[in-house]
Amino acid sequence: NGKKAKKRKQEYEDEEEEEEERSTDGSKWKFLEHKGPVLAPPYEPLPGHVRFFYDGKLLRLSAPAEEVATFFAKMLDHEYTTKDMFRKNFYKDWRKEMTSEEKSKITDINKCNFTEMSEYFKAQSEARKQMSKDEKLKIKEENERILQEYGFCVMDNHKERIGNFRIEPPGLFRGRGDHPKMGMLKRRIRPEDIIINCSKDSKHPKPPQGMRWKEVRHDNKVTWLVSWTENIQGSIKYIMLNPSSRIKGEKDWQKYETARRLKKCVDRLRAQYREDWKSKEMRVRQRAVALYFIDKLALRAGNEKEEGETADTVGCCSLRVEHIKLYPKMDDQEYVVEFDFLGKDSIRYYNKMPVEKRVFKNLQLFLENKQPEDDLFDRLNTSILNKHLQELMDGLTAKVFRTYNASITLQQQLKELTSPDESIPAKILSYNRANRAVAILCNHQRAAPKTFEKSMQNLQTKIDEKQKQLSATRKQLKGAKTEHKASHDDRSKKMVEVKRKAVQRIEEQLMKLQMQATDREENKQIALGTSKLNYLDPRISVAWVKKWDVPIEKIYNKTQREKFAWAIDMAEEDYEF
DNA sequence: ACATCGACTTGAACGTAAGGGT
DNA sequence: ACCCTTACGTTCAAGTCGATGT
Repeated sequence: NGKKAKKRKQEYEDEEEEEEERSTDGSKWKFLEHKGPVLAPPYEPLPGHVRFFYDGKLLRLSAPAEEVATFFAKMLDHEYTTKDMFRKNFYKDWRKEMTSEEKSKITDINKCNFTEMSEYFKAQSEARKQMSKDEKLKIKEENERILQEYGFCVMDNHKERIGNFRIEPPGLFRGRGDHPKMGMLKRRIRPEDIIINCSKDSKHPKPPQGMRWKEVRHDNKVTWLVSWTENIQGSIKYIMLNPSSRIKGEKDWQKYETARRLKKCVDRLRAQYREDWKSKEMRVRQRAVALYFIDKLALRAGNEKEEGETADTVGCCSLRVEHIKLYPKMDDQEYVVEFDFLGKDSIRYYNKMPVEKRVFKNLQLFLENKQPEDDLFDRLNTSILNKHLQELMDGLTAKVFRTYNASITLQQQLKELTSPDESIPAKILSYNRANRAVAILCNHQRAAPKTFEKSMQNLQTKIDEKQKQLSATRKQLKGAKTEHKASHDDRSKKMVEVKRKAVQRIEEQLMKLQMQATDREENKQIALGTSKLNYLDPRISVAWVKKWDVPIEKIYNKTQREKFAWAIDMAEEDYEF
């Protein structure tokens, strides 16, 4: 098995060398053929019995105004629709779709009654749930057909799965956090908005009857198949390949190789930034303190953002004075920095960390004569930082530290937490705990599931029942033993064996349940998925699984195994990140 | 130098199919 | 067989970072 793995690894590397050879000019492929995107289904006007009321009076809306109204109606149960900003933005964009008559009649969103629409959509989704097996199967088959037709492309010599082959349907923009554009209308994308990318010598995707694409181009320096410009931020959206594809897999592998190169020189870099804390240049000190945060706390780089265009969130370089507090003494610790800010997706980052005296003194210096809304690192931005990092190591950027620290933490934690003779469920708990340490480091949070308390209770009930069952079975075992002592016959001996086995089985089941409960409780507000998918070198997990004979399915589901096929192929049990 | 753009990765939330328990 | 979770796949927003333009 080891030999086979070695051979596969060799083959993989050989293949990679070929790839390297033919991609020195920056081209990503030679041949690309696909069927184009699946467009959003056209709007279907509401049936006549579904009414809209304005100020208590029935009002028939034109199709365009009705369509936008349905977007709002569909979200009526969501907290979004109660927010002023959301309502204001929606109303403004909705008016643009109204006829002049509608515009003059509808002057106050608070007088709009969308409830019949909302009820109608609820009934629709209820009806969908109540469909017969046959009908459901039909839909499933239709989806499968679309997947087969549009879900794959040919890139060079491989048939590859496409990640997102559907154009995003129109609707109301839902920003995260306190987004100034929430509620705005995301307009419908038409073929004439869409750019197709494929190779010249491929069969080009056809636009729908009588329509044209915006452009068909043949750019093999990029990996996307389809693109369009979205109207909220004016940014470009893409259709790209699935993570299981060669092109994504290789990029992923490269990412971890860069992080491993950082491992080799991280001691040097750390010594360097510690030295820079003493620099006489303010910009160097700021750079060095920021880098320390990025390394130690796994903060994101923190690009600046256009004010008023997005929610107010920050990363390391964009931290403001108001986001940190300094405590010369806190409880029994000295030089404590308290972080409290909204990061990516408006997820709160809150942490108290004791830092070295020199860092603390520097922070005090950076804060001097500043207002709360001023930048903490006023002489630094991500561009400056990354240029510096590039000089320290080829390919080094701020985000590599996150990858490196995440992966090295997993490896260390696995080493520390796995006990050789624990059961498979216990090993899986250990794995999840190692994964959890990383998720905590990277601040990957989730809203506690709505049904968390109940599901916890359910599990506890099961445990209690199992416990009862166990003591009952133990009693039976005892009884069987006494009986066997008395009678000494084969039948009673068999009975003892049966009961012994039963006790053992129940003990295992109980332990498994307890592991599950612990795991779930500890995971209440932690999301493991993001780190598993984006930060942890999969070869570490593959090696661990091989070392301890844990079935890989316990760690990676089907999709994840497809994404990490390269690692499953390559890594042996002695792999070191 | 600085702003903007383009391509790509990362991220939480959502909807639903699947799978376990009764 | 049915119901009820829950895990999974999907969605699309929000980051990072290099390139390009001014």
